[in-house]
Amino acid sequence: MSDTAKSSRRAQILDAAADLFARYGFHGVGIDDIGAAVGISGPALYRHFRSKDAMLAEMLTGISDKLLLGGRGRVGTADDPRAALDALVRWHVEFALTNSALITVHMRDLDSLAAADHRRVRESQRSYVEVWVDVLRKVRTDLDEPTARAASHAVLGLINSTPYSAHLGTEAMSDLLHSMALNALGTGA
Amino acid sequence: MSDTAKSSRRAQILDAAADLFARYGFHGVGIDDIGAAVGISGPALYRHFRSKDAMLAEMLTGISDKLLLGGRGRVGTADDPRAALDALVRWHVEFALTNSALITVHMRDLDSLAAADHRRVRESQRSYVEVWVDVLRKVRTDLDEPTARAASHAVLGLINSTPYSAHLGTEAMSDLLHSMALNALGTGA
DNA sequence: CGCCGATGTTAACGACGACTAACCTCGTCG
DNA sequence: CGACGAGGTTAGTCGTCGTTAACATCGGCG
Repeated sequence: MSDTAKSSRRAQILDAAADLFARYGFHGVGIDDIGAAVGISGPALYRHFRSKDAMLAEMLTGISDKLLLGGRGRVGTADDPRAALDALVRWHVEFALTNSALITVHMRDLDSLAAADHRRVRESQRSYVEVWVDVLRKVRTDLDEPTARAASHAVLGLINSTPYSAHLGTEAMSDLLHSMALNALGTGA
Repeated sequence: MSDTAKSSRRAQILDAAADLFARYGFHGVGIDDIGAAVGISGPALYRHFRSKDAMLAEMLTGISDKLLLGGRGRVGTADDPRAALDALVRWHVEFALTNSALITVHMRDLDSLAAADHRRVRESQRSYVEVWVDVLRKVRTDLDEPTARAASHAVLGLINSTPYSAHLGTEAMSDLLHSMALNALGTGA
């Protein structure tokens, strides 16, 4: 809680901003809207962030780093490639269901980032896909690298569709996406 | 060519705008940029469109209507449900590969539309998904409707991932997406 | 030949939105 | 107890951008 106690405001603001960005798009949300969402008004945000772009940058670098880290973690603690792939799918499904707003923002407004941050996020993202490609090719040794990469992208697209479809209940949705993803990858039951 | 001859400018502008919107987002593209992309400059566009929003509206209503129409057509001329689902997948894959810029814009900037157009596009889109749901439930009679809808969204997300992944060559990509989609739906080979 | 409508051009306008300035208010700490 | 810094407030400022105005060009048709 020490972190939360100290920087609760920042986190609270980022959460609210993420929701707004997801709903209306980065450019569709004003600084005043974000302020209003946390009960302060407009320019007060500049006590916490250097700029509106800085909010987006922190939001997206945060999410992509977390995704990469989690993915590597799941793969690292798996016994064999098949289990690793299963864990990876599970991880991403859980992540997408938990952070659908951030997923949306990530897909939609990444290009609004300044060059430097843009590169950082893309790099993180690229590495994450690489994790998928490596694991996938250990399970599906028949796939060449470009095909494995395209297949990985496709499965991530499948799982990331969550925000558009929503509601079956988290449990059912999670199971559905999990099995669809594995079937798509040709490693189903 | 008669259509092209008459309204070539409009079409040309919409094409260029679609590319720009896909790359930088609707709000990230200026009227001057669009003009420059077709060799005229800025306000000349108003000789062809009432407003910038009108371009987006025409672009998105066009694409969603075309998608719905094509989908219904493919389903209508299929012999049995299984063939219909196969045709639907083939249709959407072909469409996504051919119009990746429009797909991107559609997913990203739909919310920038004015209420009326927004509703029109959403309605078209909803009907299209309904086509998928109906066909899918005829093949997979074990699925209830909400599950079939979620599964349809997921597969559309899989196929629409094209713009992010790109290049295997159209042929290979098309085959890959086709088989992944069918496997995800549990109707694979 | 001369008009006119289609299509462009550049210059201005107006709104909106990110950001800054100047000022307030406390809780804390020397 | 007085000062100061963290965090807010409201009132500008300034740039950007969609849109409009006023003016050119020119191909076709009476």
